[in-house]
Amino acid sequence: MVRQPSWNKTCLKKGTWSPDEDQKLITYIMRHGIWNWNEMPKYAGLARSGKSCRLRWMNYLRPNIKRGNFTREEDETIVQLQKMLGNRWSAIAAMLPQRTDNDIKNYWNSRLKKRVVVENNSVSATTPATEINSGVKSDSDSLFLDTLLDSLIPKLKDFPEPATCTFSPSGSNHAAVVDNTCSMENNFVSSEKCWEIQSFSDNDCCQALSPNSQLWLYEPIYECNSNYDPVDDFWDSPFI
DNA sequence: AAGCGCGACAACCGCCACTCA
DNA sequence: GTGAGTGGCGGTTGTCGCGCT
Repeated sequence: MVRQPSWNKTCLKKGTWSPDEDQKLITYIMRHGIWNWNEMPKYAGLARSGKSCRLRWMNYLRPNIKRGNFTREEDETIVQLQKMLGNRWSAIAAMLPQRTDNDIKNYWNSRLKKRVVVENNSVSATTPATEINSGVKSDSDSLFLDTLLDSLIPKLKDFPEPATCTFSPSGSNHAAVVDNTCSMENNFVSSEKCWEIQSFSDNDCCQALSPNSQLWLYEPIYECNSNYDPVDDFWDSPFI
């Protein structure tokens, strides 16, 4: 059996995302979660490819993303990790909470790479070439990596007790925002105090991720009811 | 004011691995 | 086992703003 091809690719929009498109994507994901990137744009009212939507969400729209203004410490971390891992930007991004691989890659290509080249040139005047970028991790590199990894392993105390929903999502399994102190829009605009999308189980209870939870940064946890029909929900949506 | 070059950043493309029918 | 769909990754290109001439 062959799967049906998704969404007509001939009329897909390209180029810079407009604020309206951003809002549509945010609103849709806030309501329904991420269930299928290729199908999602159709129901979200976006003439974009799934890939484009995924990229936009992952790199710019999802909560808790820090952009620009790299600190000196982050600079050093990126340089060290690039030296050890090479251009494995996703791996490097995993070591830098709130930073995306695309952001790090751009930052490296536009700034850090030049700086490193200059520094290497100045070092190479006094250091044998074989000791530069030899690909062999030094003890200090290993220690650096160990320390970094240790700092990234979440400690139990860092997570508050899971929250429990006190309201009913009207019998639906839709993702929703639990933090009643801010609107959906605010939840994204002020990412610092953001509570994440919740997934509702059958008994209308839910588990919440901590606002500090790194889990959210990599893969939000959604439940998708197999009976859920996005088409029905699309037409019922008050946001569209 | 217009044209040009450059840097920074956003977005796309192609490939690969994995999953599913 | 096979082929199509999907998601993720890294390289590359496109776009925009700014400074210089």
